[in-house]
Amino acid sequence: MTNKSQSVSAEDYLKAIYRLSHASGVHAPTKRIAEELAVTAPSVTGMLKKLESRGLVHYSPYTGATLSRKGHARAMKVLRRHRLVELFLQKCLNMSWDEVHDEAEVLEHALSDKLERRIADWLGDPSFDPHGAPIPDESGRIVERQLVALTEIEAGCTAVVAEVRGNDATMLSYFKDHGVLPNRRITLLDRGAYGGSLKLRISRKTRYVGRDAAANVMVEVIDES
Amino acid sequence: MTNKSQSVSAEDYLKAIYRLSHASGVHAPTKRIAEELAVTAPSVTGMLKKLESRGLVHYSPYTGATLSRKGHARAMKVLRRHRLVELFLQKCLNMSWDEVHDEAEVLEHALSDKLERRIADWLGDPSFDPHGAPIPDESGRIVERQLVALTEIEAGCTAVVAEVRGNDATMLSYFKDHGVLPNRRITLLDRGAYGGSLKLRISRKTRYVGRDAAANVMVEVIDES
DNA sequence: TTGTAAAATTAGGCATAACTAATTATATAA
DNA sequence: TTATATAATTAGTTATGCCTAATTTTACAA
Repeated sequence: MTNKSQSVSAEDYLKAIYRLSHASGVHAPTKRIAEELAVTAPSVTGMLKKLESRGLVHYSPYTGATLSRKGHARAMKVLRRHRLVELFLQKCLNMSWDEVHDEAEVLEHALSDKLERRIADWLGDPSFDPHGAPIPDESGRIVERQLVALTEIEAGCTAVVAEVRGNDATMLSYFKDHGVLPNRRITLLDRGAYGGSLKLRISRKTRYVGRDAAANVMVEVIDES
Repeated sequence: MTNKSQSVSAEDYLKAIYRLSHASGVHAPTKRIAEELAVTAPSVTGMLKKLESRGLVHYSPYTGATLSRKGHARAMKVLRRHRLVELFLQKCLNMSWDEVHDEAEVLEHALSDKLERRIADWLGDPSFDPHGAPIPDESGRIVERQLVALTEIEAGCTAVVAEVRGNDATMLSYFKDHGVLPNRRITLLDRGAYGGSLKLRISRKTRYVGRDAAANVMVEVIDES
């Protein structure tokens, strides 16, 4: 009985606040939360007050919200389920990496603790999902890495793709077709080709990737030459 | 876009009405639906009117409801998902037959068409779930069988367990321990042992099963001797 | 410093799906 | 046939979680 069950909505808010405040360390603003969840700003204000009263967030009017310890734990639990499900759907049921996100978005709210455990066992307690995102462990701890966006590295650098962010199936499908996948080695040949595309070398092939898309590709530089 | 998505509640009502009206062929009464779903009678009246207005049930005040063609199709879809999930959890993730029902009760509402298909493929398009209940096919057709409850057969009869009904985990666990499982052969030795128990022979062992529990065991008689 | 635009909030509603209390219908027994 | 118990309904309330419209706060630029 350790878990009071949260509503689907509340879990989605916690995830959104995590995404928005984690990297920056600052409060997630109402408007950004509204955009993430495709709801209006007043809906967010209302929910933040509710979450505050349940001890899940720290809320300052006109500033935004951050997760409380309890809210963070809850967000990690949902994130863990999401990413375990993504990997499971790919490994067990042969779904492709551009399909798994939407399924996981629903299933993350429907898993019991027991089922979560069985899936983690089946997968061998993995640390990363199909997009290279780290999977929180059972106590909510997550691997922190120093990653840079592909758009931020210098021409001539060679890097390894660590994580591909963003949930747009079309974009993910495009990346898959172009070999932009976690653990692939990439050399950035030219940062400004065609006024807005990056020219890359992946698996002995030359590829062009738009700047907007490339901003979602997080890499670890292995050779500055 | 063929499926307007139904609420979890609506799907649960359709399932309950199916359970209550299918065998008997008559209307499912308000009170029985309320019991099945653990809600009050006024809640049922209200929901039946809503389902009627969406064309999912035929509702006669003071009589009850039956499923419309559309409601029946929807109920079969949910039932198919429920039973596929039960079997999948057992076969793929090693959950025992007394654990799978509660999980499926939630997941049946969270599966996409695509995921349903993948699971069915993984399982090889099965016809029965772990409890021996038939799984509707994609067009909603279901295998109809002539089954009798274990409590209805004569002493001396030998029968094969076809289906174990009821969702109580304790009862299912009990049946598992006593070998009362689909496809097992049973001989009914005595209908009135201990004033209320059935004396059975299963796998060369003698077992006693209470009348209430035995009413959930549906069999096909293979030998009247 | 003040005006304006953006962001956030309050106020007031709506739909869903539950509830209780009160009333009405139906079926059964005297 | 009538009294009564059971079942079902209506009426009115509640909690979620969303919405729009109006107002207030904040931040930035002239």
